[in-house]
Amino acid sequence: MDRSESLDGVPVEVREEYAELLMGSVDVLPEGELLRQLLRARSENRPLRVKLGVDPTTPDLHLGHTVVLRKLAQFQKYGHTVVLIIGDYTGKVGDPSGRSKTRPQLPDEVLAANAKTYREQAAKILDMDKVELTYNGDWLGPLRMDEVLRLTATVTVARMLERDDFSRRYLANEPVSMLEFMYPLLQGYDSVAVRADIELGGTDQKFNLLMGRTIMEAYGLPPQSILTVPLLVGTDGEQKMSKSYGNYIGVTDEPEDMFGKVMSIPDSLMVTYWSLLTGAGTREVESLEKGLADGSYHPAEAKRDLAQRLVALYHSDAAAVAARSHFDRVFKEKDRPVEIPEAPLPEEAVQNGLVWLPRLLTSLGLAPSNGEARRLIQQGGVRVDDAVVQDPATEMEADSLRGTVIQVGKRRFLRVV
RNA sequence: GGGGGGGUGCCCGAGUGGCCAAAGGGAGCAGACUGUAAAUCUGUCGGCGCAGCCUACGGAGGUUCAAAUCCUCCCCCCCCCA
Repeated sequence: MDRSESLDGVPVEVREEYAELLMGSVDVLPEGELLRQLLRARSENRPLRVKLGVDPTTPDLHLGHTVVLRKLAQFQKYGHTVVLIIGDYTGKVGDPSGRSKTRPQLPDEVLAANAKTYREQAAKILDMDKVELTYNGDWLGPLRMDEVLRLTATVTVARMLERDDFSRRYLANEPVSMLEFMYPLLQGYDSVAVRADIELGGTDQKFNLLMGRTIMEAYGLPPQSILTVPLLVGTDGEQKMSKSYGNYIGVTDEPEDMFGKVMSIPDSLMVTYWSLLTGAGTREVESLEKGLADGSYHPAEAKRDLAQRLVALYHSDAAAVAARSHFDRVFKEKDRPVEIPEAPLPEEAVQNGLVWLPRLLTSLGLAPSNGEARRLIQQGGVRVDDAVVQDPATEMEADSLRGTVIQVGKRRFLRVV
Protein backbone atom coordinates (compact mmCIF):
# COMPACT_ATOMS: atom_id res chain seq x y z
CA MET A 1 0.00 0.00 0.00
CA ASP A 2 0.99 3.59 -0.32
CA ARG A 3 2.38 4.71 2.96
CA SER A 4 3.76 7.96 1.76
CA GLU A 5 0.94 9.99 3.27
CA SER A 6 2.05 13.19 4.80
CA LEU A 7 3.10 13.12 8.37
CA ASP A 8 3.38 16.87 8.58
CA GLY A 9 2.19 18.11 11.88
CA VAL A 10 2.15 14.65 13.41
CA PRO A 11 3.89 14.56 16.76
CA VAL A 12 7.10 12.61 16.75
CA GLU A 13 5.87 10.03 19.28
CA VAL A 14 2.86 9.23 17.13
CA ARG A 15 5.02 8.94 14.05
CA GLU A 16 7.12 6.39 15.80
CA GLU A 17 4.12 4.49 17.06
CA TYR A 18 2.54 4.58 13.62
CA ALA A 19 5.70 3.38 11.90
CA GLU A 20 6.06 0.46 14.23
CA LEU A 21 2.46 -0.58 13.81
CA LEU A 22 2.81 -0.47 10.04
CA MET A 23 5.95 -2.56 10.09
CA GLY A 24 5.19 -6.03 8.83
CA SER A 25 1.55 -5.20 8.16
CA VAL A 26 0.01 -6.00 4.80
CA ASP A 27 -3.25 -4.09 4.63
CA VAL A 28 -4.06 -1.13 6.82
CA LEU A 29 -7.48 0.07 5.75
CA PRO A 30 -9.05 2.41 5.05
CA GLU A 31 -6.17 4.51 3.92
CA GLY A 32 -4.98 6.89 6.58
CA GLU A 33 -7.59 5.84 9.07
CA LEU A 34 -5.24 4.27 11.55
CA LEU A 35 -3.16 7.43 11.77
CA ARG A 36 -6.29 9.49 12.37
CA GLN A 37 -7.35 7.07 15.06
CA LEU A 38 -3.99 7.26 16.77
CA LEU A 39 -4.10 11.02 16.76
CA ARG A 40 -7.63 11.07 18.05
CA ALA A 41 -6.84 8.54 20.74
CA ARG A 42 -4.02 10.74 21.85
CA SER A 43 -5.93 13.99 21.87
CA GLU A 44 -8.91 12.46 23.62
CA ASN A 45 -6.71 10.42 25.89
CA ARG A 46 -8.71 7.35 25.04
CA PRO A 47 -6.82 4.19 24.05
CA LEU A 48 -7.96 2.32 20.95
CA ARG A 49 -9.86 -0.92 21.35
CA VAL A 50 -7.93 -3.43 19.29
CA LYS A 51 -9.81 -6.61 18.52
CA LEU A 52 -8.57 -10.07 17.71
CA GLY A 53 -10.88 -13.03 17.45
CA VAL A 54 -9.63 -16.57 17.75
CA ASP A 55 -11.42 -19.88 17.50
CA PRO A 56 -10.28 -22.28 20.18
CA THR A 57 -10.29 -25.19 17.77
CA THR A 58 -6.74 -26.36 18.32
CA PRO A 59 -5.10 -26.98 21.64
CA ASP A 60 -1.76 -25.57 20.63
CA LEU A 61 -0.60 -22.34 19.16
CA HIS A 62 2.11 -22.38 16.58
CA LEU A 63 4.41 -19.64 15.41
CA GLY A 64 1.93 -18.68 12.71
CA HIS A 65 -0.50 -17.56 15.39
CA THR A 66 2.15 -15.49 17.07
CA VAL A 67 2.58 -13.07 14.18
CA VAL A 68 -0.67 -11.33 14.92
CA LEU A 69 -0.15 -11.62 18.65
CA ARG A 70 3.12 -9.74 18.29
CA LYS A 71 1.32 -7.02 16.43
CA LEU A 72 -1.20 -6.86 19.26
CA ALA A 73 1.64 -6.63 21.71
CA GLN A 74 2.85 -3.55 19.89
CA PHE A 75 -0.52 -1.90 20.29
CA GLN A 76 -0.44 -2.87 23.92
CA LYS A 77 2.98 -1.35 24.28
CA TYR A 78 1.57 1.99 23.14
CA GLY A 79 -1.16 1.82 25.73
CA HIS A 80 -4.05 0.59 23.62
CA THR A 81 -6.54 -1.95 24.85
CA VAL A 82 -6.32 -5.41 23.39
CA VAL A 83 -9.70 -7.10 23.20
CA LEU A 84 -9.17 -10.80 22.74
CA ILE A 85 -12.29 -12.66 21.76
CA ILE A 86 -12.31 -16.38 22.27
CA GLY A 87 -14.72 -17.75 19.70
CA ASP A 88 -16.24 -20.36 21.92
CA TYR A 89 -19.58 -20.00 20.20
CA THR A 90 -18.31 -20.04 16.65
CA GLY A 91 -16.03 -22.92 17.52
CA LYS A 92 -18.93 -24.84 18.94
CA VAL A 93 -20.93 -24.59 15.75
CA GLY A 94 -18.05 -26.02 13.76
CA ASP A 95 -16.83 -24.30 10.64
CA PRO A 96 -16.96 -26.63 7.64
CA SER A 97 -14.75 -24.36 5.54
CA GLY A 98 -12.96 -25.86 2.63
CA ARG A 99 -14.04 -29.44 3.00
CA SER A 100 -17.17 -31.33 2.30
CA LYS A 101 -16.58 -33.16 5.51
CA THR A 102 -18.31 -31.48 8.35
CA ARG A 103 -15.87 -30.54 10.98
CA PRO A 104 -16.70 -32.22 14.23
CA GLN A 105 -18.50 -29.98 16.61
CA LEU A 106 -16.26 -29.56 19.55
CA PRO A 107 -17.66 -30.32 22.96
CA ASP A 108 -17.65 -27.59 25.58
CA GLU A 109 -14.96 -29.18 27.68
CA VAL A 110 -12.55 -29.35 24.75
CA LEU A 111 -13.25 -25.74 23.83
CA ALA A 112 -12.76 -24.66 27.39
CA ALA A 113 -9.49 -26.54 27.61
CA ASN A 114 -8.29 -25.08 24.33
CA ALA A 115 -9.25 -21.61 25.43
CA LYS A 116 -7.27 -22.12 28.59
CA THR A 117 -4.11 -23.19 26.81
CA TYR A 118 -4.59 -20.38 24.35
CA ARG A 119 -4.59 -17.89 27.19
CA GLU A 120 -1.52 -19.45 28.72
CA GLN A 121 0.36 -19.49 25.46
CA ALA A 122 -0.71 -16.00 24.47
CA ALA A 123 0.64 -14.83 27.80
CA LYS A 124 4.11 -15.48 26.46
CA ILE A 125 3.59 -12.58 24.11
CA LEU A 126 0.90 -10.36 25.59
CA ASP A 127 0.50 -8.83 28.99
CA MET A 128 -2.63 -10.74 29.84
CA ASP A 129 -3.34 -8.59 32.89
CA LYS A 130 -4.14 -5.77 30.53
CA VAL A 131 -6.00 -7.80 27.95
CA GLU A 132 -9.76 -7.60 27.86
CA LEU A 133 -10.66 -11.23 27.43
CA THR A 134 -14.14 -12.10 26.20
CA TYR A 135 -16.10 -15.04 24.88
CA ASN A 136 -18.40 -14.51 21.96
CA GLY A 137 -20.82 -17.10 23.30
CA ASP A 138 -21.74 -14.45 25.86
CA TRP A 139 -23.49 -12.38 23.24
CA LEU A 140 -24.00 -14.76 20.32
CA GLY A 141 -25.60 -17.45 22.44
CA PRO A 142 -28.55 -15.34 23.63
CA LEU A 143 -29.27 -13.82 20.21
CA ARG A 144 -32.89 -14.19 19.22
CA MET A 145 -33.96 -15.21 15.77
CA ASP A 146 -35.26 -11.76 14.90
CA GLU A 147 -31.89 -10.31 15.82
CA VAL A 148 -30.14 -12.90 13.72
CA LEU A 149 -32.37 -12.01 10.81
CA ARG A 150 -31.61 -8.36 11.24
CA LEU A 151 -27.96 -9.26 11.07
CA THR A 152 -28.35 -11.33 7.91
CA ALA A 153 -30.27 -8.52 6.24
CA THR A 154 -27.21 -6.29 6.39
CA VAL A 155 -25.33 -8.22 3.74
CA THR A 156 -26.22 -9.45 0.27
CA VAL A 157 -25.36 -12.77 -1.30
CA ALA A 158 -23.49 -11.01 -4.07
CA ARG A 159 -21.38 -9.33 -1.47
CA MET A 160 -20.68 -12.64 0.16
CA LEU A 161 -19.61 -14.14 -3.10
CA GLU A 162 -17.02 -11.44 -3.43
CA ARG A 163 -15.02 -13.40 -0.97
CA ASP A 164 -12.42 -15.11 -3.02
CA ASP A 165 -12.60 -18.57 -1.56
CA PHE A 166 -16.39 -18.59 -1.64
CA SER A 167 -16.58 -17.69 -5.31
CA ARG A 168 -13.74 -20.00 -6.21
CA ARG A 169 -15.34 -22.95 -4.50
CA TYR A 170 -18.72 -22.03 -5.83
CA LEU A 171 -17.41 -21.97 -9.40
CA ALA A 172 -15.54 -25.20 -8.84
CA ASN A 173 -18.76 -26.94 -7.83
CA GLU A 174 -17.56 -27.33 -4.31
CA PRO A 175 -19.93 -26.92 -1.42
CA VAL A 176 -20.40 -23.66 0.37
CA SER A 177 -22.70 -24.00 3.31
CA MET A 178 -25.05 -21.39 4.69
CA LEU A 179 -23.23 -21.79 7.93
CA GLU A 180 -20.07 -20.53 6.29
CA PHE A 181 -21.96 -17.48 5.16
CA MET A 182 -22.84 -16.86 8.77
CA TYR A 183 -19.27 -16.75 9.95
CA PRO A 184 -18.34 -13.36 8.55
CA LEU A 185 -21.60 -12.02 9.95
CA LEU A 186 -20.98 -13.38 13.40
CA GLN A 187 -17.44 -12.14 13.36
CA GLY A 188 -18.69 -8.73 12.36
CA TYR A 189 -21.25 -8.84 15.10
CA ASP A 190 -18.42 -9.47 17.54
CA SER A 191 -16.99 -6.13 16.49
CA VAL A 192 -20.32 -4.51 17.28
CA ALA A 193 -20.43 -6.23 20.65
CA VAL A 194 -17.00 -5.08 21.74
CA ARG A 195 -17.10 -1.68 20.00
CA ALA A 196 -13.85 -2.33 18.19
CA ASP A 197 -11.82 0.57 16.85
CA ILE A 198 -9.56 -1.69 14.88
CA GLU A 199 -9.47 -5.39 14.15
CA LEU A 200 -6.40 -7.42 13.35
CA GLY A 201 -6.12 -10.66 11.46
CA GLY A 202 -4.16 -12.61 8.90
CA THR A 203 -4.43 -11.58 5.28
CA ASP A 204 -6.88 -14.43 4.75
CA GLN A 205 -9.20 -12.59 7.10
CA LYS A 206 -9.35 -9.42 5.06
CA PHE A 207 -12.85 -10.04 3.81
CA ASN A 208 -14.17 -10.88 7.25
CA LEU A 209 -12.50 -7.87 8.76
CA LEU A 210 -14.00 -5.58 6.15
CA MET A 211 -17.36 -7.21 6.72
CA GLY A 212 -17.04 -6.05 10.29
CA ARG A 213 -17.03 -2.48 8.99
CA THR A 214 -20.21 -3.02 7.02
CA ILE A 215 -21.98 -4.53 9.95
CA MET A 216 -20.84 -1.94 12.45
CA GLU A 217 -22.15 0.78 10.18
CA ALA A 218 -25.45 -1.02 9.87
CA TYR A 219 -25.63 -0.98 13.64
CA GLY A 220 -24.94 2.72 13.77
CA LEU A 221 -21.40 2.46 15.05
CA PRO A 222 -18.27 4.04 13.64
CA PRO A 223 -16.71 1.30 11.53
CA GLN A 224 -13.49 -0.25 12.71
CA SER A 225 -10.32 0.03 10.71
CA ILE A 226 -8.50 -3.12 9.84
CA LEU A 227 -4.93 -4.27 9.88
CA THR A 228 -3.74 -7.53 8.39
CA VAL A 229 -0.50 -9.36 8.94
CA PRO A 230 1.07 -11.88 6.58
CA LEU A 231 0.32 -15.54 6.90
CA LEU A 232 3.42 -17.26 8.06
CA VAL A 233 4.79 -19.80 5.62
CA GLY A 234 5.49 -23.13 7.28
CA THR A 235 8.67 -25.13 7.50
CA ASP A 236 8.04 -26.56 4.03
CA GLY A 237 8.57 -23.09 2.63
CA GLU A 238 5.41 -23.25 0.59
CA GLN A 239 2.13 -23.46 2.40
CA LYS A 240 0.94 -21.38 5.27
CA MET A 241 1.89 -22.77 8.61
CA SER A 242 -0.82 -25.09 9.76
CA LYS A 243 -1.09 -28.09 11.93
CA SER A 244 -2.93 -29.97 9.24
CA TYR A 245 -0.12 -29.46 6.77
CA GLY A 246 2.36 -30.74 9.29
CA ASN A 247 4.65 -27.79 8.65
CA TYR A 248 4.23 -26.03 11.94
CA ILE A 249 6.40 -25.12 14.85
CA GLY A 250 4.41 -25.16 18.06
CA VAL A 251 5.13 -22.62 20.75
CA THR A 252 5.15 -25.48 23.22
CA ASP A 253 7.49 -27.65 21.17
CA GLU A 254 10.43 -28.92 23.18
CA PRO A 255 13.54 -26.76 22.83
CA GLU A 256 15.49 -29.30 20.78
CA ASP A 257 12.56 -30.00 18.56
CA MET A 258 11.80 -26.35 18.03
CA PHE A 259 15.41 -25.66 17.22
CA GLY A 260 15.51 -28.47 14.70
CA LYS A 261 12.30 -27.43 13.04
CA VAL A 262 13.55 -23.90 12.62
CA MET A 263 16.71 -25.30 11.05
CA SER A 264 14.56 -27.11 8.52
CA ILE A 265 13.05 -24.00 6.99
CA PRO A 266 14.39 -23.03 3.56
CA ASP A 267 17.04 -20.33 3.62
CA SER A 268 14.75 -18.06 1.68
CA LEU A 269 12.42 -17.90 4.64
CA MET A 270 14.95 -16.81 7.21
CA VAL A 271 14.56 -13.08 6.91
CA THR A 272 10.80 -13.38 7.01
CA TYR A 273 11.00 -15.36 10.20
CA TRP A 274 13.35 -12.88 11.72
CA SER A 275 11.10 -9.98 11.04
CA LEU A 276 7.77 -11.60 11.86
CA LEU A 277 8.61 -13.81 14.79
CA THR A 278 11.47 -12.47 16.81
CA GLY A 279 10.30 -8.97 17.53
CA ALA A 280 13.50 -7.71 15.92
CA GLY A 281 13.36 -4.11 14.81
CA THR A 282 13.63 -2.88 11.25
CA ARG A 283 17.26 -1.91 11.63
CA GLU A 284 18.24 -5.27 12.99
CA VAL A 285 16.54 -7.08 10.11
CA GLU A 286 18.18 -4.81 7.59
CA SER A 287 21.69 -5.38 8.87
CA LEU A 288 20.99 -9.08 8.90
CA GLU A 289 19.89 -9.02 5.29
CA LYS A 290 22.94 -7.06 4.37
CA GLY A 291 25.23 -9.51 6.11
CA LEU A 292 23.65 -12.43 4.30
CA ALA A 293 23.89 -10.63 0.99
CA ASP A 294 27.56 -9.70 1.22
CA GLY A 295 28.57 -13.05 2.67
CA SER A 296 29.76 -11.74 6.02
CA TYR A 297 26.99 -13.61 7.81
CA HIS A 298 26.92 -17.29 6.99
CA PRO A 299 23.39 -18.59 6.30
CA ALA A 300 23.88 -21.64 8.48
CA GLU A 301 25.00 -19.38 11.28
CA ALA A 302 22.09 -17.03 10.71
CA LYS A 303 19.66 -19.90 10.89
CA ARG A 304 21.22 -21.17 14.09
CA ASP A 305 20.95 -17.73 15.60
CA LEU A 306 17.35 -17.52 14.53
CA ALA A 307 16.54 -20.91 16.00
CA GLN A 308 18.31 -20.04 19.22
CA ARG A 309 16.47 -16.78 19.53
CA LEU A 310 13.09 -18.38 18.99
CA VAL A 311 13.75 -21.11 21.51
CA ALA A 312 14.85 -18.45 23.98
CA LEU A 313 11.58 -16.59 23.46
CA TYR A 314 9.41 -19.57 24.27
CA HIS A 315 11.64 -21.39 26.73
CA SER A 316 14.75 -19.75 28.15
CA ASP A 317 18.16 -18.57 27.12
CA ALA A 318 19.71 -21.60 28.75
CA ALA A 319 17.40 -23.98 26.93
CA ALA A 320 18.19 -22.22 23.68
CA VAL A 321 21.92 -22.58 24.14
CA ALA A 322 21.50 -26.22 25.07
CA ALA A 323 19.30 -26.87 22.05
CA ARG A 324 21.89 -25.32 19.81
CA SER A 325 24.74 -27.39 21.12
CA HIS A 326 22.55 -30.48 20.91
CA PHE A 327 21.84 -29.72 17.29
CA ASP A 328 25.47 -29.12 16.44
CA ARG A 329 26.50 -32.25 18.19
CA VAL A 330 23.95 -34.51 16.54
CA PHE A 331 23.74 -33.07 13.07
CA LYS A 332 26.89 -31.17 12.44
CA GLU A 333 29.25 -33.57 14.10
CA LYS A 334 26.93 -36.53 13.63
CA ASP A 335 27.53 -37.51 17.18
CA ARG A 336 25.14 -38.89 19.70
CA PRO A 337 23.21 -36.47 21.83
CA VAL A 338 24.42 -36.05 25.37
CA GLU A 339 21.11 -36.92 26.87
CA ILE A 340 19.48 -39.98 25.42
CA PRO A 341 16.02 -40.95 26.61
CA GLU A 342 15.86 -44.33 28.22
CA ALA A 343 13.25 -47.02 27.94
CA PRO A 344 12.98 -50.39 29.59
CA LEU A 345 13.24 -53.42 27.34
CA PRO A 346 9.61 -54.29 26.62
CA GLU A 347 8.64 -57.72 27.92
CA GLU A 348 6.57 -58.56 24.89
CA ALA A 349 9.55 -58.19 22.59
CA VAL A 350 11.41 -60.99 24.30
CA GLN A 351 10.92 -64.57 23.24
CA ASN A 352 13.04 -67.32 24.73
CA GLY A 353 15.56 -64.74 25.77
CA LEU A 354 15.84 -63.46 22.22
CA VAL A 355 14.64 -60.20 20.72
CA TRP A 356 13.72 -59.88 17.07
CA LEU A 357 14.86 -56.43 15.97
CA PRO A 358 11.74 -55.24 14.11
CA ARG A 359 9.61 -56.16 17.07
CA LEU A 360 11.94 -54.30 19.36
CA LEU A 361 11.55 -51.15 17.29
CA THR A 362 7.78 -51.32 17.26
CA SER A 363 7.46 -52.13 20.92
CA LEU A 364 9.74 -49.23 21.77
CA GLY A 365 7.58 -46.96 19.65
CA LEU A 366 10.38 -46.28 17.20
CA ALA A 367 8.34 -47.70 14.33
CA PRO A 368 4.57 -47.91 13.83
CA SER A 369 4.57 -51.49 12.55
CA ASN A 370 6.91 -54.39 12.01
CA GLY A 371 6.68 -53.78 8.28
CA GLU A 372 7.83 -50.21 8.70
CA ALA A 373 10.56 -51.35 11.06
CA ARG A 374 11.71 -53.83 8.45
CA ARG A 375 11.94 -51.11 5.85
CA LEU A 376 13.87 -48.84 8.16
CA ILE A 377 16.31 -51.63 8.81
CA GLN A 378 16.71 -52.56 5.17
CA GLN A 379 17.29 -48.95 4.24
CA GLY A 380 20.13 -48.67 6.68
CA GLY A 381 18.26 -46.35 8.99
CA VAL A 382 18.75 -48.38 12.15
CA ARG A 383 21.83 -48.53 14.33
CA VAL A 384 22.50 -50.48 17.45
CA ASP A 385 25.37 -48.91 19.38
CA ASP A 386 26.45 -46.97 16.28
CA ALA A 387 26.60 -50.07 14.10
CA VAL A 388 24.20 -50.18 11.17
CA VAL A 389 22.09 -53.30 11.19
CA GLN A 390 20.54 -54.07 7.84
CA ASP A 391 19.17 -57.56 8.24
CA PRO A 392 15.52 -57.48 9.30
CA ALA A 393 15.82 -61.04 10.57
CA THR A 394 18.33 -59.95 13.19
CA GLU A 395 17.81 -61.42 16.63
CA MET A 396 19.68 -60.37 19.69
CA GLU A 397 19.99 -61.71 23.16
CA ALA A 398 17.83 -59.74 25.53
CA ASP A 399 20.54 -59.47 28.15
CA SER A 400 23.09 -58.13 25.70
CA LEU A 401 20.66 -55.40 24.68
CA ARG A 402 20.56 -53.69 28.01
CA GLY A 403 22.48 -50.44 27.95
CA THR A 404 22.69 -50.30 24.17
CA VAL A 405 21.62 -47.25 22.21
CA ILE A 406 19.12 -47.81 19.44
CA GLN A 407 19.10 -45.13 16.77
CA VAL A 408 16.45 -44.77 14.12
CA GLY A 409 17.10 -42.28 11.38
CA LYS A 410 19.21 -39.29 12.21
CA ARG A 411 17.44 -37.96 15.18
CA ARG A 412 15.75 -40.61 17.24
CA PHE A 413 17.79 -42.22 19.96
CA LEU A 414 16.76 -44.50 22.75
CA ARG A 415 18.78 -46.31 25.35
CA VAL A 416 17.43 -49.67 26.38
CA VAL A 417 17.67 -50.24 30.10
C1' G B 1 -39.83 -32.47 -7.21
C1' G B 2 -36.94 -33.50 -11.99
C1' G B 3 -32.14 -34.23 -14.46
C1' G B 4 -26.87 -34.91 -14.31
C1' G B 5 -22.06 -35.94 -11.90
C1' G B 6 -19.44 -38.22 -7.96
C1' G B 7 -17.58 -41.31 -3.37
C1' U B 8 -10.31 -45.03 -4.72
C1' G B 9 -4.67 -45.78 -0.06
C1' C B 10 -2.50 -39.94 4.90
C1' C B 11 -4.13 -36.01 0.90
C1' C B 12 -4.96 -35.03 -4.40
C1' G B 13 -5.93 -38.18 -8.34
C1' A B 14 -5.71 -42.29 -12.54
C1' G B 15 -7.91 -46.80 -13.23
C1' U B 16 -14.17 -49.36 -16.08
C1' G B 17 -13.60 -57.76 -15.56
C1' G B 18 -7.79 -60.88 -14.77
C1' C B 19 -1.08 -58.28 -15.84
C1' C B 20 -4.23 -54.06 -9.26
C1' A B 21 -1.92 -53.58 -2.75
C1' A B 22 -4.12 -50.31 -7.37
C1' A B 23 -0.54 -45.22 -12.32
C1' G B 24 1.04 -40.21 -11.23
C1' G B 25 1.76 -36.16 -7.83
C1' G B 26 2.10 -34.34 -2.75
C1' A B 27 3.08 -35.36 2.36
C1' G B 28 5.80 -38.77 5.41
C1' C B 29 10.04 -41.98 6.26
C1' A B 30 15.17 -43.75 5.04
C1' G B 31 19.88 -43.19 2.36
C1' A B 32 23.52 -40.06 -0.33
C1' C B 33 25.21 -35.23 -0.65
C1' U B 34 25.50 -30.45 2.14
C1' G B 35 26.50 -25.06 6.18
C1' U B 36 21.29 -27.29 8.08
C1' A B 37 16.09 -31.59 9.80
C1' A B 38 17.38 -26.29 3.15
C1' A B 39 17.91 -27.69 -2.02
C1' U B 40 18.95 -31.88 -5.09
C1' C B 41 19.23 -37.10 -6.18
C1' U B 42 17.90 -42.28 -4.86
C1' G B 43 14.89 -45.59 -2.40
C1' U B 44 10.54 -46.49 0.36
C1' C B 45 5.64 -45.62 1.43
C1' G B 46 -1.68 -51.22 4.20
C1' G B 47 -0.78 -55.38 7.76
C1' C B 48 1.61 -60.01 8.96
C1' G B 49 8.61 -63.25 11.56
C1' C B 50 7.10 -60.96 4.40
C1' A B 51 9.81 -65.53 -2.11
C1' G B 52 3.79 -66.47 0.97
C1' C B 53 -0.70 -64.88 3.28
C1' C B 54 -4.50 -61.43 5.08
C1' U B 55 -7.24 -56.87 4.72
C1' A B 56 -8.51 -52.91 1.25
C1' C B 57 -11.19 -49.01 -3.76
C1' G B 58 -18.69 -45.40 0.45
C1' G B 59 -22.08 -49.86 2.76
C1' A B 60 -24.71 -54.59 2.08
C1' G B 61 -25.84 -58.39 -1.15
C1' G B 62 -25.29 -60.76 -6.16
C1' U B 63 -23.13 -62.39 -11.20
C1' U B 64 -18.28 -64.67 -12.52
C1' C B 65 -13.09 -69.44 -12.44
C1' A B 66 -11.87 -64.07 -11.46
C1' A B 67 -14.76 -57.52 -9.55
C1' A B 68 -12.14 -51.04 -7.62
C1' U B 69 -14.18 -52.35 -12.40
C1' C B 70 -20.76 -55.72 -14.14
C1' C B 71 -25.96 -56.07 -11.51
C1' U B 72 -29.42 -54.86 -7.19
C1' C B 73 -30.57 -52.17 -2.92
C1' C B 74 -28.84 -48.57 0.58
C1' C B 75 -25.91 -44.30 2.60
C1' C B 76 -23.35 -39.75 1.63
C1' C B 77 -21.62 -35.51 -1.45
C1' C B 78 -21.77 -31.93 -5.63
C1' C B 79 -24.08 -29.30 -9.81
C1' C B 80 -28.21 -27.76 -12.93
C1' C B 81 -33.54 -26.93 -13.60
C1' A B 82 -37.97 -26.01 -10.56
